Amino acid sequence: MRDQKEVGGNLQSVRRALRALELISEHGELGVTELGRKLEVHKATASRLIATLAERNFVERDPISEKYRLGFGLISLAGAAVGGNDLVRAARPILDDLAERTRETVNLGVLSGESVVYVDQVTGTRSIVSVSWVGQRTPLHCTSNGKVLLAYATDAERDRLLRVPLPRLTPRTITDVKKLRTQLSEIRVRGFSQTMEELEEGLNAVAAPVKGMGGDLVAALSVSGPAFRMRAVDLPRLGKLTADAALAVSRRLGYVDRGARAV
Amino acid sequence: MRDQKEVGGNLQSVRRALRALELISEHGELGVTELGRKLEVHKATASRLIATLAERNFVERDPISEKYRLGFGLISLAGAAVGGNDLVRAARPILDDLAERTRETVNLGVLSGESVVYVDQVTGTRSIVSVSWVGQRTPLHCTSNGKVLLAYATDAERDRLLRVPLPRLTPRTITDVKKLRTQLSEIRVRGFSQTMEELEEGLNAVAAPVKGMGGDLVAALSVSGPAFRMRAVDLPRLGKLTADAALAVSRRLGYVDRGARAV
DNA sequence: CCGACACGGTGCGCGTGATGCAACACGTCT
DNA sequence: AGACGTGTTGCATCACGCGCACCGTGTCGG
Repeated sequence: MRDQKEVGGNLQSVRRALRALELISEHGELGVTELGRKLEVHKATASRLIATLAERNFVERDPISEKYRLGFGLISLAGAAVGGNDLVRAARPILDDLAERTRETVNLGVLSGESVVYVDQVTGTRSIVSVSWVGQRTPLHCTSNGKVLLAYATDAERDRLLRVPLPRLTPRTITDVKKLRTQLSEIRVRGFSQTMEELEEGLNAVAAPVKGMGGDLVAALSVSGPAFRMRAVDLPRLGKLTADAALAVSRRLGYVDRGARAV
Repeated sequence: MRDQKEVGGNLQSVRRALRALELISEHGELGVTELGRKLEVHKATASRLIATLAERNFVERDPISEKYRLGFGLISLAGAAVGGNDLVRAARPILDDLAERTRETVNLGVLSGESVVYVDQVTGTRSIVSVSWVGQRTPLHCTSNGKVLLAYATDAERDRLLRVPLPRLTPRTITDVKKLRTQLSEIRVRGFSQTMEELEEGLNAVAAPVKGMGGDLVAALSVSGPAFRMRAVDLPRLGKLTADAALAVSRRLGYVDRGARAV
């Protein structure tokens, strides 16, 4: 039945539980019946599942809407996930520095499934913004981080990721795979990517790859800001800064830049 | 068999999966065999479980140690959990303000299981500190947040939480339940808690309760800093500020301070 | 006031799917 | 080589999670 090889554990109920968490995450909050429908199981099953999740505080019940949302148990885990993560620890000081220099928002993203997940963020403006992108998912083809992750992925991985259609989010979103592939080659030459109002109108960004010990792609580091502050003429300079910062992070992770590796 | 009533869902495998995530969180990283032992299941079961978790990127394999650690899928969820959380949203501006006034670190913690989990943090010093406490767990009896959570918990809850022995972390940690209970009464009168080098030497803190619509305890808000800056004579002033801030958060959550409720 | 409809939660048999066992493959010491 | 450590995979058994039905609750609208 499974067309995709896609090996892995086969614990149905566990898989369902994880699926449920993701669904709740997507929708903000869900009721038992609604969850049951989305999981394609009987509501009784959904009820018991959610009760189990609630038991460990992975989800909690909103007292007013009576629906379930993600709970603190999850936050506790994720804190450990982020905190115990070499990448975030290594990158933080450099992110701070880059944000300081550019006065724009700096994001660190990794590839997860078929999208970018931001694992850390530092804002350039001193006023701490309430809303963080950390944990957010964005598409690959229209974000600077995503393009970097695509550009430096293995060929097989890139082919897999580009098999799906590229949704249009703004008039300037690149939806043609061929055009995107051309741009990815350019990115590999230049060393950084850029997006200009492809994800969101008025939002530009540049990004560069973070590599691990073996030269493998680990994450992407981006600087993003409003189009009027990050004009086309500014991007090369910002791109250079970002690439330098990304290289600094890579070095911290044990990456050694072997000689002058052209292209 | 279950002595504790302890109702809730009864999906063993799901429960095991959540347990596994918590264990991995606690230990940083775990191998299959080790996890199997801790879960009291056959290592084959643990292997399949972990494979399922890995499939959704809830855990990932550390390429060097070959062990499993928490993955990005979890970060993605937790980001949503924090972001979609009324408490954090409501509290953030007030946390910022409190940090600004006190120039110290402000933490927001909730009760999770038998410990405090920090769900948000704002640092007083403008330089962003690398290490965040968000997601960390600390014991109840030796942290200011923990004492508040204990003090304002229901009697039954408090009794349950104080049944376990109180580990000593510093020479000044309170390990005597009776003494702690006395202090909890004082906290209820005073409106804020304080710890002086009970969790960590050189670290003092004060905390106050955040209440919800029905006057129920929701979280604890704390200010912490080095003992030389937060001396015993400073604590009443800081405690008052913290209590005011906590009340402001409570009001945002719909709490109404019914008249002068002495004690 | 009482039906109708939604929701969430819970006993209960049935059948599937998760479990433990064993065997395997791989790496690392002595 | 051998012994031990790891993680992964077929396989047969049986416990456990599943759907069904039922119940309690809240909220419509007549």
